[in-house]
Amino acid sequence: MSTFRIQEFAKLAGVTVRALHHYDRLKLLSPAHRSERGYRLYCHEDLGRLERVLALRYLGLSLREIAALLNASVGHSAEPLTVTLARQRAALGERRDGLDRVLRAIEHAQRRAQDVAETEGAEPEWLLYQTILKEIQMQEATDWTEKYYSPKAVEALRERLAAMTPEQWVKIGDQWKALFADLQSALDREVPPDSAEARTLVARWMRLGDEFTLGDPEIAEGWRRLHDDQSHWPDDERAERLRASMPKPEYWSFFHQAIQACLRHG
Amino acid sequence: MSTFRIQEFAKLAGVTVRALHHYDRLKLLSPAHRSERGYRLYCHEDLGRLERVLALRYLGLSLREIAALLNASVGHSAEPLTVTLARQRAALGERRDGLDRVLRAIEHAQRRAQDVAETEGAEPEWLLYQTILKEIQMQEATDWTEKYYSPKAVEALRERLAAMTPEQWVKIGDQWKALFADLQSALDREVPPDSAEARTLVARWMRLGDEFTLGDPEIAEGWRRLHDDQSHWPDDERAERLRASMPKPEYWSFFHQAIQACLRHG
DNA sequence: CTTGACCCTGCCCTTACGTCAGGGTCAAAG
DNA sequence: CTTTGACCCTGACGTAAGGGCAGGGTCAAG
Repeated sequence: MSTFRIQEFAKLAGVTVRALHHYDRLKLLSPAHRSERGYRLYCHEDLGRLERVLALRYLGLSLREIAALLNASVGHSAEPLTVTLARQRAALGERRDGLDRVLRAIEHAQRRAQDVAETEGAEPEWLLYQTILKEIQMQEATDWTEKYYSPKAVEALRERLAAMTPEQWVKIGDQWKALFADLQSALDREVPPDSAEARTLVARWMRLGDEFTLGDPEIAEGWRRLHDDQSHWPDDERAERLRASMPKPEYWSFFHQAIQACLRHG
Repeated sequence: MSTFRIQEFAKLAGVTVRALHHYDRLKLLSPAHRSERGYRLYCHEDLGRLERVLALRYLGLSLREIAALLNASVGHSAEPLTVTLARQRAALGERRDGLDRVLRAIEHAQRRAQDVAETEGAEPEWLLYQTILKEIQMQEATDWTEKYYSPKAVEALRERLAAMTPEQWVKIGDQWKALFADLQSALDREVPPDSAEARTLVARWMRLGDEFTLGDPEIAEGWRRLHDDQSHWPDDERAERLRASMPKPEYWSFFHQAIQACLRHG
C-alpha cells in the first residue's frame, strides 16, 4: 500500500496541512501510521474517511458532531445519519430564513435611503437606523406571541405594522422607553402617586396605549393576555427582550395608584 | 437627566450586562459617566447609540466595523453608511445562496435515502456521503471555470452532470484519485516509463479521460485549456482544490514518456 | 557540509461574548 | 453595628475551526 506524507495527502483532498493537524489532535482523523521519525503517513483508506468528514463539514456539522457520527459506526451507535440530516436541514433552513429577513431589511432601508435622497438631497442616516430597528422589533414581536391575540387582532396588528411608517413606529418605541425611564426615575425619587407629576405620567401612558391599540379592544385584550402570562413565556432570548419592553410590575402598581388617587381627588 | 445603572440599562435595551461590558472595553459604547465608586452610569443618549449598534449588529456587521462607522461621524469620516449597506447586502446574499445550495444537497440526499430504503430495506450510508460529495464537486467545479469551455461544451457538461448518478460521479473521482496515487507511487519507485506497469497506468488514464469527456472533443479541449492556464487561475481556495484534482506536471510527463515508449516498442 | 523543502510540537491569535473568581458597594433588616 | 442579598467592578479563561509563527528535527540533493 502506498502512503502519503501530510502535504501530498492534503493536496489530494483539498484541505490544508494545518487542518489535518487539527483533525488529528481531535482524534477525528488520525493517520494510519507514523514513520519512525514521527511523520504522519496517510493511506488510501484515510482518504475515504476524510471525504466523509468533509461531506459532513459541508453540511455545517461541527467537528464534534462529525466525530460522534463517524465513531458511532464502530461500536456504540448513536443517532442514524438520516436523523442528523433532518435536524441539520431544519437548522440551516432557519438560518437561511433569518438571512432572508436581514436582506429584506437592508433592501427596505436602501429604498428608503434612495427616496429620501431624491426628495431632500440630504441623507439623514438616522432614518436608515430607524428602518432597521423597526424590522428588528417586528421580527421579535412575532412568532409565539401571536397565540395570545385573537385571529382578528393578529390581522389588525399586521395591518397596523405594515401601514405605519418606520418613523412612527420607532417614535412610539422611543416614547415607551422614555416613559419607562421617567417612571423609574419617579419611583426612585418616591414621587407620590397623587402628585401632578404622577398624573402627567399616567396621561402619557394612556395616550401611548391608545396610540398602540388605536382603540381596538381586541388588540388591547391580547396585549393584556400576553403581559399577564409572562410566567408561561418560553425561556427564550426573544422573550427576555419582550419582557424588557413590558412595563414592570412596579410601573403597573404606580399607574393604578395614580389613577385611583386621581379619581379620589376628582 | 436620569441615569441608569448597567442592569437597568441592559434590560431597557434588551442586551446582557456582559455585552455592555464588552462594548465598553472595545470603546464602542462607553457610559456617559461613572459614579465615584466606578459604577457605569448610562444616560438616555447612550440608549440611542446602543440602538444604532444593535441595528448594525443585526445586519451582521462586526463590532469593529460598527465602531468604525459610528466613530466616523465625529471626525475623519470613512465610508458612507449606504456603501456599507450595499456591501453587506452582497455578502449576506452570497451566504444565503450558499445555504441554499447546502439545503438542496441535503434534500437530494434525503430523497435518495428514502428511495434506497424503499427498494432495498437496508440503508447504505455511503450512498448519502456520495450524494453530498457529488454536490460539493459540482459546486466547486462551476463558476469561473466555465469560461474555458465553449458554450456548447458548457451545455454538454451540465447535461452530463445532471444525467450521471452520484455513484458514477463519485466513482470517477475516486478512480482519478486512485490513479494519481498509483502514479505517485510509480514515480516514487522510479518505475521506468516503458514498463508494463506504466502501460497499464496509461491505459487507465485514457479510459478515465474517455469516461469524463465521453468522446466530446469540445469538452476535452476546454479541459485542456483549463489545465494549461493554471497560471491565470484566481488565487482562490476553489482554484487550489481544482489544482489538486488535476494531474501534476510530473504525471503528464510520465504519461507522455510512457506513450512514446509504447509507440517505439510497437 | 550546506541548502532547501519538508516535518514535528506548542503557543498565541481570531469573534462576541459567557462564565466564573475574587473582591468592593450599598440599602435594608436584624 | 453587623449581616444579608443584590448589585457592581476587573481580570482570566473558554468557545469553533483552524491560521500563523517559532524553535527544532529530517531528508535528499548539490
